[in-house]
Amino acid sequence: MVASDNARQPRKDAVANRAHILDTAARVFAEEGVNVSMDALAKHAGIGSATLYRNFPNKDALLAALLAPHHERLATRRIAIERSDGDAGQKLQQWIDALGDWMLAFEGLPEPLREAWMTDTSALKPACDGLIATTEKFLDAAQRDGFSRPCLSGRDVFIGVMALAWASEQTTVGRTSRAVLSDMLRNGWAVG
Amino acid sequence: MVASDNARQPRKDAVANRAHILDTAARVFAEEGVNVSMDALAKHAGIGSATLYRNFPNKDALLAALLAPHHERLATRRIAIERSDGDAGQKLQQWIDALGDWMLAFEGLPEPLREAWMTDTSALKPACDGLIATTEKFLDAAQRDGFSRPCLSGRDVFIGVMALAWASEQTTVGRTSRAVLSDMLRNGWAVG
Amino acid sequence: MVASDNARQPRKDAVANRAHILDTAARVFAEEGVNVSMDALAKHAGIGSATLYRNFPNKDALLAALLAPHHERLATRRIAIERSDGDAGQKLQQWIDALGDWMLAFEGLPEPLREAWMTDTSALKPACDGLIATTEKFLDAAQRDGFSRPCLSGRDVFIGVMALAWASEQTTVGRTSRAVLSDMLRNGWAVG
Amino acid sequence: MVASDNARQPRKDAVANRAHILDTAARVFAEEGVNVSMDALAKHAGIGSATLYRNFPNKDALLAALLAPHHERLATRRIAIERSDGDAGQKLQQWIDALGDWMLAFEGLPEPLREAWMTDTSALKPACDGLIATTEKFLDAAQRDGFSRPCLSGRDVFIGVMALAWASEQTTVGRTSRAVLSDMLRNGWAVG
DNA sequence: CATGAATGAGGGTTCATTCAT
DNA sequence: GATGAATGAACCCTCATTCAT
Repeated sequence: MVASDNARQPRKDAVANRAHILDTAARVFAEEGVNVSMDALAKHAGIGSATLYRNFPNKDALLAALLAPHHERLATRRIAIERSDGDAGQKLQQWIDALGDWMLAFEGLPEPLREAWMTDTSALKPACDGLIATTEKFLDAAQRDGFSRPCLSGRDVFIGVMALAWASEQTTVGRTSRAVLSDMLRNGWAVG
Repeated sequence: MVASDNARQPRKDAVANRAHILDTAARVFAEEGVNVSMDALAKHAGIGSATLYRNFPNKDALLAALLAPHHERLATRRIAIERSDGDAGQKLQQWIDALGDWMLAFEGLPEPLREAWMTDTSALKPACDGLIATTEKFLDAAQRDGFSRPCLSGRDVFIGVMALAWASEQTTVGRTSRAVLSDMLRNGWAVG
Repeated sequence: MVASDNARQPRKDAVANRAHILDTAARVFAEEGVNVSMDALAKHAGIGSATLYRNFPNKDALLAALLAPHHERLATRRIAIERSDGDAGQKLQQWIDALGDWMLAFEGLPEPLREAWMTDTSALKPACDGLIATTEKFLDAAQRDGFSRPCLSGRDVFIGVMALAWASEQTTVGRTSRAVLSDMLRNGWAVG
Repeated sequence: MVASDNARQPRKDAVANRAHILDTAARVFAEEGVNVSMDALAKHAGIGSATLYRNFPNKDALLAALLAPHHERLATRRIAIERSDGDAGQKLQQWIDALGDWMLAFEGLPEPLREAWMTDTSALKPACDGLIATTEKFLDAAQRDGFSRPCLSGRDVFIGVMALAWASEQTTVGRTSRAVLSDMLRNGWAVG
């Protein structure tokens, strides 16, 4: 069942199997959103549920592992942003866009993120904390240079991005695109 | 079991029964949030679950009916806002606050609202549409008078308020309060 | 599947179904002991697990219901003992025997009884408490008349009977019969 | 991972590994009782579960091995008792106390002991048999000297001690202490 | 000889919904 | 119209044991 390279069932290598789980989860999550049961996921992967739980003790841990490559991409973007020519305000905006992309990696991701951010014990917490810290950095610079309002914290902005991501999910039907929401997050609805 | 207004058991009075269900649901939702099973709700109301389903084919329908009184209150506030002395910008802000209060009537309400707004078949849809229309009205006025940015639609603002409500749920732990988020929605993170 | 009198599946009557569950459980417990899963029990009864849980929220509740008829028998024996001619010591002994029979109604019963007696929230607790009280009554009389050592409480004796029942389970192989253990509980191993 | 006596990792030394397993199991069982999964145990010991199974085909075998040092202590106590000045009745009582201590070495031990004593194939059986034999010896002497009732066998007393140990587990809540139960085992509930 | 990944059935429990009465 | 019992799949998670490496 395990779709390793050699098309055999034996474990071949734990690494391969773990990769197989991650591949499957990435695909299923991408197709159906993160609201898939661990059991269903195991079935999709052709493995027993216990095997899934051995590799990832709960769904947050699985999500955290799944987000790792996205994290790397995010880190890359962060460096690119830092090295870019724009001012601190533009950089913050770019970072916010990158953050939003990360949060929309899978449908339904904002919800567990919100829970993780409150729960303190979730496997997603470290990722959130790190991203909040980075947001804080960009925000500080923007505030220092007068591009951002000083009353906000990185945490506030992070939450704002999360809410935006939550709202812009499955907006295929609607005319309200993510870009509009992003603009509203940046400039508000009020004039000047 | 059924406790009508007269504190008796007027079975066979469908109207009273419906009202009783609404009373109960309002209380239970207020106490425990909207994530209560229909069975539990029926038990709370002292009726059979099928009776509940007869009156309200699903939870969205129940929620929609439940929100009716809140709608009335909202209508009252709307009139008060319209009659108040403030400019169109202040009025829009007040309406947004009122809208946010409405969405936070029950814990967990933003989620079904979002789904309803996307599904097109939900019983909550009409309510949302009406509120979006009202928001549009306030927004139009504000835009006409130069208090609001012209690129936004009432729908965008509605979604923004919804996202804000979602994010400010259960934020007892965090320092990011609803006020901060509301301010961010109004003014954005960027400096004018 | 529901083996009601009319051999039809519909619920016929909840009472009948409940009785069917109790019948099945009594049979299965008698055959395999109380260490049967609720799921297995439901399967044996030909019903969904949720139906089982609707009738009995947990295994202790089911056990408590199953023990009800045994309780009645026990009550009958108690009255018979009270009306009998023997002295208070003989009566206590007879009560202890009756108690032991009750505890051996199903294999594995002593274990949940012990847990219930400690847990305070089990559905079996009331039964235990009642029986302890009765034991206390018999014991008091026996102590008053000099047939029982005054340092013991009804609770102590109850626990002794429970331990005895636990030990005498499945003693088909061994030569140590319940009678010997009962004798040891009564007279101890030491001489006078 | 494997910490031998020399605090190194002498893999390939099966003897050391076995000792390490026993050390770990003794500690874990003492802390959490015998109801710990073999997997958890292997993890605690820093070894693979299969290694654990290789050394001890099942938990009873592990328990049997674990009880060996306790056996030695018990043997020491036995000799001390035999050499002491008391009469045969006092000696039997002391032996019973020692036996009870042994059975309470780990929380939850009485249960597997009972099963072992019935199963005939358990790894714990030999230990039980040996202890029964010793009990028989003490009992014989006590019976010869008129300190113990002649109708009992060593096996009966052993079972009584086991039942007592089972009942006195987790009796932190209750007022019925092990001492009371021990007294009841010795003297019964009836007056001489 | 040691490994630890894989198993897959089983644990208790909940839920939205339907159906016979 | 009202009932509430029945459903059965779904949820997350654990365990003793085996097997390929």
